[in-house]
Amino acid sequence: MARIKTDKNISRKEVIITKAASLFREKGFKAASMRDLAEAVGVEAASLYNHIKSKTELLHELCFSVANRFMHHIDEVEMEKISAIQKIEKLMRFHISEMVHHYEEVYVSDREWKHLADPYLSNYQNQRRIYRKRFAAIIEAGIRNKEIKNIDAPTAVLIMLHAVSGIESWHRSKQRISAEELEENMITILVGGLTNR
Amino acid sequence: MARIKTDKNISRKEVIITKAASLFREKGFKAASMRDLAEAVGVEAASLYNHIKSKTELLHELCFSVANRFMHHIDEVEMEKISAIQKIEKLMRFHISEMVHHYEEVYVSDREWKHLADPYLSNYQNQRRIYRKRFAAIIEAGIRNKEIKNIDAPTAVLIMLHAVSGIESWHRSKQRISAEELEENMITILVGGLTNR
DNA sequence: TTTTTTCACTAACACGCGTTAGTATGTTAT
DNA sequence: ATAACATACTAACGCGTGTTAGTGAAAAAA
Repeated sequence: MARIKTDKNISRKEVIITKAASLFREKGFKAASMRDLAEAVGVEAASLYNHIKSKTELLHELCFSVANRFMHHIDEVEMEKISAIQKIEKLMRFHISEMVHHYEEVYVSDREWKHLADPYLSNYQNQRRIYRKRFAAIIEAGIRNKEIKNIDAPTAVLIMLHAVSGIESWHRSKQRISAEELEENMITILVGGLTNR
Repeated sequence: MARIKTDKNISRKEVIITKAASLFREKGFKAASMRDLAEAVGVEAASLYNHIKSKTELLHELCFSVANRFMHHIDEVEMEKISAIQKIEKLMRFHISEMVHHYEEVYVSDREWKHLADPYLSNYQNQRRIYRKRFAAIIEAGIRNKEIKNIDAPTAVLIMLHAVSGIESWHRSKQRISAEELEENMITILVGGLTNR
């Protein structure tokens, strides 16, 4: 009877969540079964329920841990005394870095949140809406003081956020360019597309 | 016994495919059941099989009809004698327009193709890969003759294509800005982000 | 060492899934 | 009117799903 192996400071629940992220990313939340997950963890399906309450709980944990990270980051960026363009660059670099280094979680929380159940669903959608509004507000401030082209700010936010999810394709065919080069290219194109010159 | 109602020149199969697109977009391919689809069409689930071979066939049809449209379009654009930037602008305007006017199909083919089964899966992935390479080749040509910033072309393609899928959010909260404004804003930011000035 | 707690096991459940068979009804062609 | 066809129905299938109950072994605490 082999237990789920854990290094210290990593609970068995966290091991399961990590494997779940990978599986949900690969197959999608609905298509990934608890028996698949059990196999990935090295245990029988029923055993998972000693550590988690339900399949959906796994999705909650993933979505909200990612959402919280982004929320805390924008809190910090908003308070800094730098130009709007610099704030946007910081936000974008954070998005890119998260997508590069926590690929599975970020991808899943971005694509699979639809399968959350209320009240988590509304909560998550709310957080997302608020985050985008705050992002748009920064862009609008930049437009007002002529740093940024006169564009529709919410549209710009859409572009920025969705462009980052293109990093998925980079992950699929890895090592063609480095993560650093990827980041610089994305910043050049995206921030360059906003800047007023 | 109420039949599936069709206007002339629209087969019952096409009606089913259209409803399927809408349903797959809303719930995802795996989460949308044939019984859901049957209800949307106004018929019992088993009756659908008088018109289609399987659930997956619906996904094939959706994915490949979209893929074919994009392939034909890039065929035309490649042959035109215009600048690289103009070609890219044409491609992007087509992507935006398709995403605006054939939202459900395009969205589904973009997000749910993973659930295709071989040989369709490999076929689809192949087409996608080829399309992106051709897109990247246009960008590279533009870089060589200094129209376009010196960036990594495949990365630029990722950004462009994924940015367009942000139109999903525009659909969700419609009428805030017009489709035309949306298109112009996207072109300004994205094509502007490539252009060498 | 003994007791308590943690955790993995087997077995099974109720349910929803995609799909098929067989049949009846409505529509179109002769 | 009658034959042929298209299309809807009901009933059911085998299968995979998420999850629960109950049991026993290993690990941790006493």
